[in-house]
Amino acid sequence: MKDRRAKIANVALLLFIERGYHATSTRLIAHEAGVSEGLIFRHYTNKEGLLKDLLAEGGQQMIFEIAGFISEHDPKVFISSIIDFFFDVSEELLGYWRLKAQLEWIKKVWEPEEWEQILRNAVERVFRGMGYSKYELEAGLLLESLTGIRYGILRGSVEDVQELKVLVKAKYKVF
Amino acid sequence: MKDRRAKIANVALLLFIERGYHATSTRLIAHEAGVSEGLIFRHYTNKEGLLKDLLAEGGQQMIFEIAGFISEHDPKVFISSIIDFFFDVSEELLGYWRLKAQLEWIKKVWEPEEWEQILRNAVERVFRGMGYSKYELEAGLLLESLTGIRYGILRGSVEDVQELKVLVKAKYKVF
DNA sequence: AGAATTTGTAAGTAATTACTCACTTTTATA
DNA sequence: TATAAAAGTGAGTAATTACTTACAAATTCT
Repeated sequence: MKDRRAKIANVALLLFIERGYHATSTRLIAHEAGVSEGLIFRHYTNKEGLLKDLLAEGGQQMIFEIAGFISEHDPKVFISSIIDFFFDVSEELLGYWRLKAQLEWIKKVWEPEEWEQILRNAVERVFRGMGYSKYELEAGLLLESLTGIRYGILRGSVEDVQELKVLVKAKYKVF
Repeated sequence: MKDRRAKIANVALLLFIERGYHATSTRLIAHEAGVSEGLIFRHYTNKEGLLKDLLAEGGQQMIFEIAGFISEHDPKVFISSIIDFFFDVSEELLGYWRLKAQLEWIKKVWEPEEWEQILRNAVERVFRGMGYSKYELEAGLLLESLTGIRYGILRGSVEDVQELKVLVKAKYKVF
């Protein structure tokens, strides 16, 4: 591999997921990436900087994916899209989701991402537009449920992902 | 406090949640608990033993709570109970849930708990009894959704927990 | 009360940690 | 091609890590 910086990032992501961020030493990352430990600190200010970089990259990709349907005005299309968004976790974002899931629960490390609030606002807007009196509640239910399902997919506890997606879409009468 | 072992366990749980298991040193635990570091290793074989003990204690409590409705034969009562189980997170189990949520994503540390499989089997049985053709899928949907909602509650992103519970029960036509 | 066991401590230890620095090699630029 | 900048290295370092051990105090048992 030519781009050692990218190599470091890829390896670090895999190791963070497998062993946990704090349990992964820069020494191990360097060894697994086949570079010297010092090189990590050439490219990133420190270990936390490397972590933040990984999260930021995933977050950017996230915003890009959300942008594709956030302005959708047809409620049925919007809801169908957001269900797709949670179910069809792209291969390259799997790592990001797993890392995020792991860090979300450590208060000292995690700060909520902005795209999550953007998403929530959009869902509330759509449900309100559909005439739901308790649109905030309905939005919350959809988002927390979909989050749970995505966790299940990442964890491997959902056997047939596509079949479950069809079921969820049917419940919301969208396709 | 008299019981120093319990004091160590309580403090360790809080610190693991706040800072993450690997980022919490035994030195800090001892300091915060007001005991010597050596005492931790009198009561627990090692740091991992302390962690396992915390998880085991929570797991036992879990099984106890589940036992209260697992044999319920009335589907409506069963579903209502399991919804309560996920929504009404008891104060003393909050820590366990948060610790579990954090560790679940680190492959090297976590091994699935048996009570989760027991719960899944029970839900599938009930849905089958209700005549659902795709009872596995329905069971999966309910469990992943409820898990997501419980995560939301722990994370503080569910504003009105009781109101949401009412909504979910209404969707399943149970009360 | 006296012996035995448990509970507790303080001062270690070897290993590992994130990170630095003086230096060499590669790449880009003029 | 000569020069500057960037990429890469390897041997450090001080601090922190989980854990041990020799010993003292408290508790339980007979």
